[in-house]
Amino acid sequence: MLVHVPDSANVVPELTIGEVSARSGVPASALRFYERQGLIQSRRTSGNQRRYHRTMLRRIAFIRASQTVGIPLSVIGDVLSLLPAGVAPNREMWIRASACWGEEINARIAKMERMRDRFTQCIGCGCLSFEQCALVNPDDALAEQGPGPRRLL
Amino acid sequence: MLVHVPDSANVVPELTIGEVSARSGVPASALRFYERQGLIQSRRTSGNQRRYHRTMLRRIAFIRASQTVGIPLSVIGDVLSLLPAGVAPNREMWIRASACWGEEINARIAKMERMRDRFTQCIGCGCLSFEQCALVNPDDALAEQGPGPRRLL
DNA sequence: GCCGGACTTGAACCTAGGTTTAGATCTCCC
DNA sequence: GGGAGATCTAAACCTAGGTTCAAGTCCGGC
Repeated sequence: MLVHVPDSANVVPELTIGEVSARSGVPASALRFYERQGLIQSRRTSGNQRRYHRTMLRRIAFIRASQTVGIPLSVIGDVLSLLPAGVAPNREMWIRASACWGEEINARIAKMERMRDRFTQCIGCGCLSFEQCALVNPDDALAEQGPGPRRLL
Repeated sequence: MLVHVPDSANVVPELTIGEVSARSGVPASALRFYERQGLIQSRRTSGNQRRYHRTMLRRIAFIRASQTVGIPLSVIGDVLSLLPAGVAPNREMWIRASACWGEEINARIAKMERMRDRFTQCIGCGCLSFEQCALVNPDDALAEQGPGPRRLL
Protein backbone atom coordinates (compact mmCIF):
# COMPACT_ATOMS: atom_id res chain seq x y z
CA MET A 1 0.00 0.00 0.00
CA LEU A 2 1.46 3.29 -1.08
CA VAL A 3 0.69 6.51 0.67
CA HIS A 4 1.49 9.90 -0.70
CA VAL A 5 3.49 11.86 1.78
CA PRO A 6 3.90 15.57 1.10
CA ASP A 7 7.43 16.93 1.16
CA SER A 8 6.77 19.02 4.19
CA ALA A 9 5.90 16.04 6.33
CA ASN A 10 8.72 13.61 7.06
CA VAL A 11 11.62 15.30 5.34
CA VAL A 12 14.22 16.56 7.77
CA PRO A 13 14.62 20.16 6.76
CA GLU A 14 18.04 21.02 5.46
CA LEU A 15 19.84 24.20 6.29
CA THR A 16 21.41 26.72 3.97
CA ILE A 17 24.86 28.02 4.75
CA GLY A 18 23.33 31.27 5.94
CA GLU A 19 21.12 29.44 8.40
CA VAL A 20 23.96 27.34 9.73
CA SER A 21 26.02 30.47 10.08
CA ALA A 22 23.26 32.25 11.99
CA ARG A 23 22.64 29.31 14.31
CA SER A 24 26.27 28.53 15.01
CA GLY A 25 27.70 32.02 14.95
CA VAL A 26 30.38 30.77 12.55
CA PRO A 27 30.81 32.98 9.47
CA ALA A 28 29.85 31.42 6.15
CA SER A 29 33.37 31.97 4.92
CA ALA A 30 34.69 29.86 7.77
CA LEU A 31 32.17 27.11 7.00
CA ARG A 32 33.35 26.98 3.40
CA PHE A 33 36.91 26.90 4.69
CA TYR A 34 36.13 23.99 7.01
CA GLU A 35 34.61 22.16 4.08
CA ARG A 36 37.70 22.70 1.97
CA GLN A 37 39.71 21.29 4.86
CA GLY A 38 37.45 18.26 5.01
CA LEU A 39 36.06 18.95 8.47
CA ILE A 40 32.45 19.23 7.38
CA GLN A 41 30.42 18.14 4.39
CA SER A 42 27.33 19.28 2.57
CA ARG A 43 24.90 18.16 -0.07
CA ARG A 44 24.63 20.36 -3.14
CA THR A 45 21.39 21.48 -4.76
CA SER A 46 20.96 21.22 -8.51
CA GLY A 47 22.10 24.85 -8.53
CA ASN A 48 25.32 24.01 -6.65
CA GLN A 49 24.35 25.57 -3.34
CA ARG A 50 25.20 23.89 -0.06
CA ARG A 51 22.57 22.23 2.06
CA TYR A 52 23.47 20.97 5.52
CA HIS A 53 21.96 18.17 7.53
CA ARG A 54 20.98 19.38 10.98
CA THR A 55 23.47 17.06 12.63
CA MET A 56 26.20 19.09 11.02
CA LEU A 57 25.54 21.69 13.70
CA ARG A 58 26.93 19.25 16.23
CA ARG A 59 30.04 18.68 14.21
CA ILE A 60 30.51 22.41 14.02
CA ALA A 61 29.97 22.76 17.76
CA PHE A 62 32.56 20.07 18.25
CA ILE A 63 35.00 21.88 16.02
CA ARG A 64 34.58 25.18 17.81
CA ALA A 65 34.73 23.65 21.26
CA SER A 66 37.94 21.89 20.31
CA GLN A 67 39.38 25.06 18.89
CA THR A 68 38.78 26.99 22.09
CA VAL A 69 40.89 24.37 23.82
CA GLY A 70 43.66 25.10 21.35
CA ILE A 71 43.48 21.98 19.22
CA PRO A 72 44.53 22.76 15.64
CA LEU A 73 42.03 22.14 12.87
CA SER A 74 44.20 19.43 11.37
CA VAL A 75 43.93 17.36 14.53
CA ILE A 76 40.23 18.03 14.85
CA GLY A 77 39.90 16.83 11.30
CA ASP A 78 41.73 13.62 12.13
CA VAL A 79 39.33 12.93 14.95
CA LEU A 80 36.25 13.77 12.93
CA SER A 81 37.40 11.56 10.11
CA LEU A 82 36.97 8.61 12.42
CA LEU A 83 33.24 9.20 12.35
CA PRO A 84 31.12 7.83 9.53
CA ALA A 85 30.27 10.66 7.16
CA GLY A 86 27.10 12.43 8.09
CA VAL A 87 27.22 11.27 11.67
CA ALA A 88 27.39 13.83 14.44
CA PRO A 89 29.80 13.42 17.34
CA ASN A 90 28.06 11.44 20.03
CA ARG A 91 28.54 11.21 23.73
CA GLU A 92 31.05 8.41 23.60
CA MET A 93 33.24 10.18 21.12
CA TRP A 94 33.02 13.38 23.09
CA ILE A 95 34.25 11.56 26.16
CA ARG A 96 37.16 10.04 24.32
CA ALA A 97 38.19 13.31 22.77
CA SER A 98 37.82 14.97 26.14
CA ALA A 99 40.17 12.56 27.78
CA CYS A 100 42.75 13.11 25.10
CA TRP A 101 42.49 16.87 25.02
CA GLY A 102 42.28 17.19 28.75
CA GLU A 103 45.80 15.83 28.81
CA GLU A 104 46.76 18.38 26.21
CA ILE A 105 45.49 21.18 28.41
CA ASN A 106 47.22 19.84 31.48
CA ALA A 107 50.47 19.55 29.62
CA ARG A 108 50.21 23.12 28.47
CA ILE A 109 49.37 24.34 31.96
CA ALA A 110 52.33 22.45 33.36
CA LYS A 111 54.61 23.96 30.76
CA MET A 112 53.43 27.45 31.58
CA GLU A 113 53.92 26.84 35.27
CA ARG A 114 57.46 25.70 34.68
CA MET A 115 57.99 28.85 32.71
CA ARG A 116 56.56 30.98 35.45
CA ASP A 117 58.81 29.36 38.02
CA ARG A 118 61.86 29.91 35.90
CA PHE A 119 60.72 33.44 35.42
CA THR A 120 60.37 34.05 39.13
CA GLN A 121 63.81 32.65 39.76
CA CYS A 122 65.22 34.85 37.07
CA ILE A 123 63.81 37.98 38.61
CA GLY A 124 66.27 37.43 41.40
CA CYS A 125 69.28 36.73 39.27
CA GLY A 126 68.97 39.42 36.64
CA CYS A 127 71.63 37.61 34.72
CA LEU A 128 70.37 37.45 31.18
CA SER A 129 73.45 35.48 30.39
CA PHE A 130 73.29 33.30 27.36
CA GLU A 131 75.17 30.55 29.06
CA GLN A 132 73.44 30.39 32.41
CA CYS A 133 69.97 31.89 32.42
CA ALA A 134 67.26 29.27 32.24
CA LEU A 135 64.88 31.65 30.55
CA VAL A 136 67.26 32.49 27.79
CA ASN A 137 68.06 28.82 27.43
CA PRO A 138 64.68 27.28 27.90
CA ASP A 139 62.99 24.05 27.34
CA ASP A 140 64.85 21.19 28.73
CA ALA A 141 66.12 20.18 25.32
CA LEU A 142 69.52 21.76 25.44
CA ALA A 143 71.36 19.64 27.97
CA GLU A 144 73.62 18.20 25.31
CA GLN A 145 74.55 20.10 22.15
CA GLY A 146 77.79 21.53 23.50
CA PRO A 147 78.38 25.00 24.90
CA GLY A 148 76.18 27.94 24.06
CA PRO A 149 72.55 27.84 23.17
CA ARG A 150 71.73 26.22 19.88
CA ARG A 151 68.04 26.85 19.61
CA LEU A 152 66.56 29.44 21.88
CA LEU A 153 63.00 28.74 20.90
CA MET B 1 100.42 64.71 26.01
CA LEU B 2 99.21 62.51 23.21
CA VAL B 3 99.74 58.83 23.22
CA HIS B 4 99.22 56.67 20.21
CA VAL B 5 96.96 53.80 21.04
CA PRO B 6 96.83 50.98 18.53
CA ASP B 7 93.40 49.91 17.34
CA SER B 8 93.69 46.55 18.96
CA ALA B 9 94.09 47.99 22.42
CA ASN B 10 91.12 49.85 23.84
CA VAL B 11 88.55 49.36 21.09
CA VAL B 12 85.68 47.17 22.12
CA PRO B 13 85.59 44.59 19.38
CA GLU B 14 82.42 44.66 17.32
CA LEU B 15 80.67 41.56 16.14
CA THR B 16 79.58 40.60 12.66
CA ILE B 17 76.10 39.25 12.12
CA GLY B 18 77.55 35.78 11.77
CA GLU B 19 79.27 36.03 15.13
CA VAL B 20 76.16 37.33 16.84
CA SER B 21 74.20 34.53 15.27
CA ALA B 22 76.70 31.93 16.44
CA ARG B 23 76.83 33.28 19.98
CA SER B 24 73.12 33.78 20.41
CA GLY B 25 71.84 30.85 18.40
CA VAL B 26 69.53 33.22 16.54
CA PRO B 27 69.67 32.84 12.74
CA ALA B 28 71.07 35.79 10.84
CA SER B 29 67.80 36.09 8.96
CA ALA B 30 65.99 36.57 12.25
CA LEU B 31 68.49 39.21 13.35
CA ARG B 32 67.86 41.15 10.16
CA PHE B 33 64.16 40.74 10.74
CA TYR B 34 64.45 42.10 14.29
CA GLU B 35 66.34 45.07 12.94
CA ARG B 36 63.64 45.77 10.37
CA GLN B 37 61.16 45.65 13.24
CA GLY B 38 63.24 48.10 15.20
CA LEU B 39 64.11 45.74 18.06
CA ILE B 40 67.85 45.88 17.54
CA GLN B 41 70.28 48.24 15.85
CA SER B 42 73.66 48.01 14.22
CA ARG B 43 76.42 50.18 12.90
CA ARG B 44 77.31 49.78 9.23
CA THR B 45 80.79 49.45 7.82
CA SER B 46 81.81 51.52 4.82
CA GLY B 47 80.86 48.45 2.82
CA ASN B 48 77.34 48.37 4.31
CA GLN B 49 77.83 45.35 6.52
CA ARG B 50 76.37 45.22 10.02
CA ARG B 51 78.57 45.49 13.08
CA TYR B 52 77.09 44.89 16.50
CA HIS B 53 78.15 46.24 19.85
CA ARG B 54 78.60 43.45 22.36
CA THR B 55 75.79 44.74 24.54
CA MET B 56 73.42 43.90 21.73
CA LEU B 57 73.77 40.30 22.81
CA ARG B 58 71.91 41.21 25.98
CA ARG B 59 69.13 42.84 24.05
CA ILE B 60 68.84 39.74 21.95
CA ALA B 61 68.80 37.56 25.05
CA PHE B 62 66.07 39.76 26.41
CA ILE B 63 64.07 39.40 23.20
CA ARG B 64 64.35 35.64 23.16
CA ALA B 65 63.58 35.25 26.83
CA SER B 66 60.49 37.38 26.38
CA GLN B 67 59.44 35.41 23.37
CA THR B 68 59.59 32.12 25.21
CA VAL B 69 57.13 33.61 27.66
CA GLY B 70 54.82 34.33 24.76
CA ILE B 71 55.19 38.08 24.51
CA PRO B 72 54.75 39.25 20.92
CA LEU B 73 57.64 41.04 19.26
CA SER B 74 55.64 44.23 18.99
CA VAL B 75 55.31 44.44 22.77
CA ILE B 76 58.95 43.54 23.28
CA GLY B 77 59.78 46.34 20.91
CA ASP B 78 57.69 48.78 22.94
CA VAL B 79 59.59 47.85 26.07
CA LEU B 80 62.99 48.02 24.42
CA SER B 81 62.19 51.39 22.94
CA LEU B 82 62.14 52.78 26.47
CA LEU B 83 65.86 52.11 26.69
CA PRO B 84 68.34 54.61 25.31
CA ALA B 85 69.64 53.31 22.00
CA GLY B 86 72.70 51.17 22.39
CA VAL B 87 71.99 50.38 26.01
CA ALA B 88 71.49 46.80 27.08
CA PRO B 89 68.61 45.79 29.37
CA ASN B 90 69.85 46.12 32.94
CA ARG B 91 68.75 44.46 36.11
CA GLU B 92 66.19 47.08 37.02
CA MET B 93 64.49 46.84 33.68
CA TRP B 94 64.54 43.11 33.79
CA ILE B 95 62.76 43.22 37.13
CA ARG B 96 60.10 45.58 35.88
CA ALA B 97 59.48 43.58 32.74
CA SER B 98 59.38 40.44 34.83
CA ALA B 99 56.68 41.82 37.07
CA CYS B 100 54.59 42.78 34.09
CA TRP B 101 55.05 39.55 32.19
CA GLY B 102 54.67 37.41 35.25
CA GLU B 103 51.11 38.70 35.43
CA GLU B 104 50.69 37.83 31.79
CA ILE B 105 51.72 34.27 32.46
CA ASN B 106 49.49 33.95 35.47
CA ALA B 107 46.54 35.28 33.53
CA ARG B 108 47.14 32.75 30.80
CA ILE B 109 47.46 29.92 33.29
CA ALA B 110 44.25 30.98 34.98
CA LYS B 111 42.46 31.06 31.65
CA MET B 112 43.64 27.59 30.80
CA GLU B 113 42.57 26.29 34.16
CA ARG B 114 39.11 27.72 33.69
CA MET B 115 39.04 26.02 30.35
CA ARG B 116 40.11 22.74 31.82
CA ASP B 117 37.41 22.94 34.47
CA ARG B 118 34.75 23.65 31.91
CA PHE B 119 36.12 20.81 29.90
CA THR B 120 35.90 18.40 32.81
CA GLN B 121 32.34 19.43 33.51
CA CYS B 122 31.45 18.95 29.91
CA ILE B 123 32.72 15.41 29.86
CA GLY B 124 29.83 14.58 32.12
CA CYS B 125 27.16 16.38 30.16
CA GLY B 126 27.99 15.36 26.63
CA CYS B 127 25.57 18.00 25.47
CA LEU B 128 27.39 19.86 22.76
CA SER B 129 24.39 22.10 22.57
CA PHE B 130 24.96 25.51 21.13
CA GLU B 131 22.72 27.12 23.66
CA GLN B 132 23.87 25.45 26.84
CA CYS B 133 27.36 24.03 26.63
CA ALA B 134 29.94 26.27 28.25
CA LEU B 135 32.68 24.93 26.03
CA VAL B 136 30.82 25.66 22.86
CA ASN B 137 29.93 29.06 24.25
CA PRO B 138 33.12 30.02 25.97
CA ASP B 139 34.72 33.06 27.36
CA ASP B 140 32.45 34.88 29.64
CA ALA B 141 31.71 37.49 27.05
CA LEU B 142 28.39 36.22 25.84
CA ALA B 143 26.09 36.87 28.76
CA GLU B 144 24.22 39.58 26.88
CA GLN B 145 23.87 39.57 23.09
CA GLY B 146 20.55 37.75 23.03
CA PRO B 147 19.95 34.07 22.33
CA GLY B 148 22.37 31.88 20.49
CA PRO B 149 26.10 32.25 20.36
CA ARG B 150 27.38 35.31 18.52
CA ARG B 151 31.09 34.70 18.50
CA LEU B 152 32.33 31.29 19.46
CA LEU B 153 35.97 32.24 19.55
C1' DG C 1 95.84 41.13 -6.29
C1' DC C 2 92.98 37.25 -5.96
C1' DC C 3 89.83 34.02 -4.14
C1' DG C 4 86.44 31.97 -1.15
C1' DG C 5 83.43 32.62 2.31
C1' DA C 6 80.61 35.99 4.65
C1' DC C 7 77.52 39.53 3.87
C1' DT C 8 73.92 42.60 1.34
C1' DT C 9 69.18 43.45 -0.61
C1' DG C 10 64.42 42.69 -2.06
C1' DA C 11 61.04 39.52 -3.08
C1' DA C 12 58.82 35.34 -2.70
C1' DC C 13 57.38 31.75 0.26
C1' DC C 14 55.70 29.32 4.61
C1' DT C 15 51.89 27.85 8.40
C1' DA C 16 47.22 28.74 10.52
C1' DG C 17 42.96 30.20 10.20
C1' DG C 18 40.58 32.42 8.06
C1' DT C 19 38.34 37.30 5.45
C1' DT C 20 37.45 40.12 1.45
C1' DT C 21 36.29 40.96 -3.14
C1' DA C 22 34.48 40.55 -7.89
C1' DG C 23 31.62 38.79 -10.85
C1' DA C 24 28.40 35.23 -11.87
C1' DT C 25 24.45 32.35 -10.53
C1' DC C 26 20.58 30.51 -7.74
C1' DT C 27 16.24 30.51 -4.97
C1' DC C 28 12.30 32.15 -3.20
C1' DC C 29 8.39 35.05 -2.92
C1' DC C 30 5.05 37.94 -5.03
C1' DG D 1 8.23 35.40 -14.60
C1' DG D 2 10.66 39.08 -12.38
C1' DG D 3 13.41 41.06 -8.91
C1' DA D 4 15.84 41.00 -4.40
C1' DG D 5 18.73 38.83 -1.67
C1' DA D 6 21.44 34.65 -0.83
C1' DT D 7 24.97 31.88 -2.58
C1' DC D 8 28.75 30.27 -5.69
C1' DT D 9 33.85 30.30 -7.14
C1' DA D 10 38.69 31.60 -7.36
C1' DA D 11 42.07 34.53 -6.04
C1' DA D 12 44.01 37.95 -3.31
C1' DC D 13 44.82 39.54 1.24
C1' DC D 14 45.72 39.47 6.44
C1' DT D 15 48.86 38.74 10.99
C1' DA D 16 53.18 36.71 13.12
C1' DG D 17 57.46 35.41 12.83
C1' DG D 18 60.20 34.37 10.28
C1' DT D 19 63.01 31.31 5.99
C1' DT D 20 64.72 30.85 1.37
C1' DC D 21 66.43 32.44 -2.82
C1' DA D 22 68.97 34.97 -6.45
C1' DA D 23 72.13 38.02 -7.68
C1' DG D 24 75.46 40.93 -6.39
C1' DT D 25 79.18 43.02 -2.93
C1' DC D 26 82.64 42.96 0.82
C1' DC D 27 86.44 41.39 3.68
C1' DG D 28 90.44 39.11 5.11
C1' DG D 29 94.19 35.90 4.45
C1' DC D 30 97.77 34.29 1.36
